[in-house]
Amino acid sequence: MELYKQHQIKLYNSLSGKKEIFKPIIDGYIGMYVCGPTVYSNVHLGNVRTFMSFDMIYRYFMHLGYKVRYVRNITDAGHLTDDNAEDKISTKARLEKLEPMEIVQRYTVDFHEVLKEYNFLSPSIEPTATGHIVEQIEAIQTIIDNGLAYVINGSVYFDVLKYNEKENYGILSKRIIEDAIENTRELDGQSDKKNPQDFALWKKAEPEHIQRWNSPWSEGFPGWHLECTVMSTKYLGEQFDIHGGGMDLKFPHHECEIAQAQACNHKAPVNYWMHTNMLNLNGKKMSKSTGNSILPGEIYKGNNEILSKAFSPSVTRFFIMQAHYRSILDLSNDALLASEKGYNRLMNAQQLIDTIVPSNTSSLDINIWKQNCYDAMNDDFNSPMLIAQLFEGVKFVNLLVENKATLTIDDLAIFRNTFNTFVFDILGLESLNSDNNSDKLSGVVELMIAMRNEARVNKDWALSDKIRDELLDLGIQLKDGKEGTTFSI
RNA sequence: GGCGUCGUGGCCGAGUGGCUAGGCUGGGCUCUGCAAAAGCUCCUACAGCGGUUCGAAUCCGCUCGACGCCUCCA
Repeated sequence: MELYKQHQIKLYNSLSGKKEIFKPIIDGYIGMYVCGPTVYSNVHLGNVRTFMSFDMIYRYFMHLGYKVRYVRNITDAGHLTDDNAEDKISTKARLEKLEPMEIVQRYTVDFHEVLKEYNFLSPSIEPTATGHIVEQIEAIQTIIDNGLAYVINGSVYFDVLKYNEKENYGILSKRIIEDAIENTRELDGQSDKKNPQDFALWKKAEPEHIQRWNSPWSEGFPGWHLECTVMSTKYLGEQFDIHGGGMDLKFPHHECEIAQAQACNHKAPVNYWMHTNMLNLNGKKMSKSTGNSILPGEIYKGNNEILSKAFSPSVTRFFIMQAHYRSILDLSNDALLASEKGYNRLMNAQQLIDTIVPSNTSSLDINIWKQNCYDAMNDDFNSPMLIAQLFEGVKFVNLLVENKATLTIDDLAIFRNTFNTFVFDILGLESLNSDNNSDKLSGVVELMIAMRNEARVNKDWALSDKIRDELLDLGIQLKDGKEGTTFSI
C-alpha cells in the first residue's frame, strides 16, 4: 500500500487562511506549480529558500508515493514596471551590450548550478515564458472575447473592476478593491489604463524595446502575470492542486493569476495556495533590487562581508530547514555557526548507526519515534519539528552505541531506514566528508595520526602536540576517542 | 495612509488553553598525558497592560515595537 494512504497531510492554504486536510483532485496524483525566478541576475539565497521549501515538499510527496508533476517556470521575458518603459532583462541587455537571450542564458545556467550545489531535485517541467508566447496571445484573446479585457493603443489591459462585478478580485490577498481604489498612489506618467488596478496582458513595445513578438494588437510583449496562468493551465490543467511561491508574489501576481484563469476558464484554477516566507538579512527582506542580499556562491566560498567563514550548501540547507517555511528566517553568522554544529552532530550520529549491533530485545520504541517524524511532516511540512525528532534519534544512536539501549535487528533496520530517509531523501541533506577530502589526503592524515600515536606511546608530548596543533592550523582536527583517533577536515 | 503578519530563555527557532520542543552558547560531569572532540547533565522563556477561563505564552481587546504587501521582487 502506498504510504500516502497512511498519512494525512494538513497544509496551510493561503486562500482560506487555515490549515486544511490535503486532498488531491485525482487520488495519488499531484499537480504543483511554483513561480520560478526572473533570470535577469544571479539568484540570491532568499530566492533559494523558497525553491528549497518546495523541494522539500516535493520530496515528501514523492516519498509518500504520490505521482507528482512539479512545474517550476523560468521567467525569461522581463516583467514591466508601471512607471518604466523598459523591463529588467532589456535593461541588463542594453547595459551589458548583450542579447536579452544571452542574459537569460547566463542566469539560467547560474540558477541551475546553484540548485545543483544545494542538492535540488529537478522539477518535472521547467517551462519558459518566451516558449509560450503563442499560448499567451490565445489567452488574451479569450479574455477579450469574454469581455474582461480592453485594447488601447496596441496594449491590452485586464479590466479589474468589471471582473470584480461577478468575481472576487482580492480573494487570495484579502484585499477589498474599493479600499485599493481609495488608496491608490498617484502614478506619474500617463497611463492608458481605465483604472489603476488594471494590469497589462499585452504591452506594445517602444522602439527601443528588444524583446518583442507579433500579435493581433501590436508588436509587443506579454504582461507579467500571464505566463504563469498559461503554463500552469497547459501542463497541469484548468484546475490543479497546489500553486506555490514566495509571500511577496501573493499580491498582485497570484491574485492576477486567479483573475486571468477565472476569466479564461470560468473556474478557480488552484485548490491550495502555498506561500513561503522571506529570508531576512540584517533584519530586512533579502531583495535583489535593494541590494540587501547574499549570493549562494558567496556563502559556500566564503567571499562576503557578512559571514566569518564559508558554509557548505548542506549546512545552509540545514539552517533553512530548521525554520518553518511560513516563518521569516533571519540569516546571520551566529545562526549559521550554530546550524553547522548541529548539522555535524546529526551527520556524525547518522554515520554511527551502521556500527550499532542488534540485540534480542528492543528497549526503545522506534515505531513511536518514526510516527513522530511523520507527524511533524504531515503537519504542514514542519521541518523544524522533524529535525527536533531527528535529534531524539541522535540521542538514541548514542545510547545504542554505548550499549545503554538495545534494538532488535528488525527495529534497527526501521531506525536506520527512517533516519536516512528523512535526512537524505526528504530534507535533502548530504553526508559529511563525501567530497571534500580525497583518498590521498586521508592517507596522509592517517599516517600523521599513526606517527602521533607512536610519539604518545613514547610520551613525547611535544611531538604529538605539534602534530595535532599544526594539523589544526591547516584545518584538520584530530579527535581522540576510545576506539582510536579520527579526524575531520 | 490602507491591508496583513509577527514579537518566545544569552542567540537561533518550534509549539500551543493545563503535560519536555529542538539546536547553539554557558555551567557541571565522564573520557583524556593535557587539550580538543564526543557523550551525559543543568540553566525553564513566551513584548507590555487589561479581559475571558478552574487554568493563557497559547483566546479577546488595547498599547508599544518589528517586518511584509500596497511598485519589480522567492
